[in-house]
Amino acid sequence: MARKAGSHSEITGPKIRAEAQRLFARHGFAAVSMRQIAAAVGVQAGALYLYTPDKEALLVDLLKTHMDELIAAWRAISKSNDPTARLEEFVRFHIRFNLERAEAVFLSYMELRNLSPENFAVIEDLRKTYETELEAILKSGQDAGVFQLPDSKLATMAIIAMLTGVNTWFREGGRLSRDKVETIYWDMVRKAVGA
Amino acid sequence: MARKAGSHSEITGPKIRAEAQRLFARHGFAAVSMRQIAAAVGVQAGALYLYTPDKEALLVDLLKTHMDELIAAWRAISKSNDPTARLEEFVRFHIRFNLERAEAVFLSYMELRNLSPENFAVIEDLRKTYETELEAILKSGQDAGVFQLPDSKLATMAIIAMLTGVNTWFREGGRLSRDKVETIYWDMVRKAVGA
DNA sequence: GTCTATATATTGATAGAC
DNA sequence: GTCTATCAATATATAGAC
Repeated sequence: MARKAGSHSEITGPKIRAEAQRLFARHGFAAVSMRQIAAAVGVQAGALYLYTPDKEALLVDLLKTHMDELIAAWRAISKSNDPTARLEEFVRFHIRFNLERAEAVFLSYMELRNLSPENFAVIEDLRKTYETELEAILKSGQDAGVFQLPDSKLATMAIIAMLTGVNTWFREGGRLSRDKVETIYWDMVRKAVGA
Repeated sequence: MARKAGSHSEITGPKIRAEAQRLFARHGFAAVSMRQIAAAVGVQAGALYLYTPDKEALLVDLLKTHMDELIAAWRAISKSNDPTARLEEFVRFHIRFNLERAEAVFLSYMELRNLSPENFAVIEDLRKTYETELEAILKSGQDAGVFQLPDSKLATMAIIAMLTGVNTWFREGGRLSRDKVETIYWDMVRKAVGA
């Protein structure tokens, strides 16, 4: 028999974040009610407030966790010293990681508007940190003379936008495997930076 | 003296669309109330329903108008027969047009979730039509042997994502003029497609 | 830790006066 | 064509029982 009450803090907390992320990504932060999240989790709305002070804090937690994990995962993977090899690592990493966390990526790009200025600044700072990782690769390649690109800042923005765009159309089981997509995008990026 | 009532259908209609677009882009469709739109226009909420059957129809009207104008503007500008010249036209057009209509572009990418399936299909179809214009350029360049690219479909998505990304960071009066940005992006696109 | 019940506010949309 | 007034639904968040 399912019990209607009890202690499940170790289960309910993560479940709330997972369901909130799913619903926010699907319908938008403002369009999702705390009751909807609670229903998806299997608790009553009031119970959510044991885990988050309010709705925005729930969103901030999701965005910050995602950005922290993105940066940590990249730094754990980045190994090569050669600029071209590092750039290929970045391209493949970004596509793969973002496809694995499509909902969180979507939120990170779409729901910044719903943050207070303080929270917005925190997330923006993390985003900038990640971008700087790519820019450093491009600059090192420029300095080494192995990349020919007109502007490392614009190339950074162009490459990240291009790679993140994969999330808008890629479907598992489609015409191309994820690995093949990575290879094709790497080909375009490599040419674009003149490597 | 400002009058409180009267007939202004020719002014109020466009004003409603303009303010709705501004507010939807800034706060998100679901986060904006009909009362907020009415207040921005300078009428009462009830008056809005003389111009739109409901809130979603207001959004659809904005999205459809934007996509129609985007496609029409491109077709009016596209002149060259040479694939490379046409691709440069596309790159410059896309950046310029999207920067001029940043709010509408933002809505077109962010608020599709809030549409009914029927309305979603209409907008998606227009988006696909626009993408096909670029893909046709890339294919003609492939066929003519002047572009070297591994996959015209992926290149289409990559280029559009890259170009649209300019909207997320470009600020008038910043380090680079819009024209300079166009030139730098064209350089990267040209290289990426192997032209 | 979760429930039920509720306070307080706000929403989209409509009716009828002017 | 716009206003005021209002309905019915829904929102976030809290209080207190268990």
